[in-house]
Amino acid sequence: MPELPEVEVVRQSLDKKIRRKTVKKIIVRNRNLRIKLPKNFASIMKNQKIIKIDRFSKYIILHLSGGKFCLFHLGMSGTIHILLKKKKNFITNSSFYNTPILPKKHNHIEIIFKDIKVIYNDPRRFGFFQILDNSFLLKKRLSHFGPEPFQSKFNLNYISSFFKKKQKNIKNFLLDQNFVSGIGNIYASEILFFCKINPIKEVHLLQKKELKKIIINSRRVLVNAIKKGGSTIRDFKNTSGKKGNFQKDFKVYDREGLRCKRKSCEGIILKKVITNRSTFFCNYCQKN
DNA sequence: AAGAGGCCCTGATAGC
DNA sequence: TGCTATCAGGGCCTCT
Repeated sequence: MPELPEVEVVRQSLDKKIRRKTVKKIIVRNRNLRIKLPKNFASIMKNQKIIKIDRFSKYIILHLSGGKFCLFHLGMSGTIHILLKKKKNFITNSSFYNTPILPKKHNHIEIIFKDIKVIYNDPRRFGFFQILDNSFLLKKRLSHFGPEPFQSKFNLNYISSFFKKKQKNIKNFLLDQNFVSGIGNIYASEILFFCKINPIKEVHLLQKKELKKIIINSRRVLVNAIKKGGSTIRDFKNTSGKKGNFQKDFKVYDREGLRCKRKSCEGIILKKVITNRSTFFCNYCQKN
């Protein structure tokens, strides 16, 4: 599920529901996540007030009242479910992104507040939760990441100097979090469609004009996706509730063999595997 | 140093 | 129906 827009939508939901609330209890069912959950995770979190909920790239950061930070990532298959307490029971709050019916399996962590529960579900366990003891360590943890597309640091100078002496194709770079943070496999294809750039084009061949397009369209695609509530694909079976809507706007992703959506374009969407990730593009308007 | 490839893990789906 | 193979929204590590 989660690229930057989906994570941002989760952040917004959490911000509405748990900011200024105090953790009453933590339930840990499985510590074997991508990074092993520290043994003292529950004791650190307990009685902490959530001061602020930030996001950087695909990471969410909970600012805790004691000065520590809880950073988490949803990996490929992680979802956050928000349950509200009604009388004695917690029930699903379907008005928030990705909180339809709670799956029965893989609910690894529960963060319980007085009247609300936040549940982290993740079948593949590529996600993780970490505690950072202070802002210095938090900063250090995120220091190797490139800027988000929205940041002014993501500009023409930055991109062209980054691309010097580089051999890889542009699709690979959009996925490279050291270059730019937050773009994943879906939005990389979508962004290149708007730029009319072939995903296998080597970055040293890109013209100034094209680099500008990459900046503009990275921002445009992500902003749009956030507005639409993110994308929901391959949703859990037998669930209902609020999903993202951006998947309806996909121009190329998962559209192999279909007609290009660009007006008066005769092209067909092709799928090509680039370093093990499916990549979609129009054979006509993204020829070069 | 940059780039390719493997690996972590479960579940859905396609093909036989 | 039931097997096996393939693929999936990410990112880290190792090897060359």
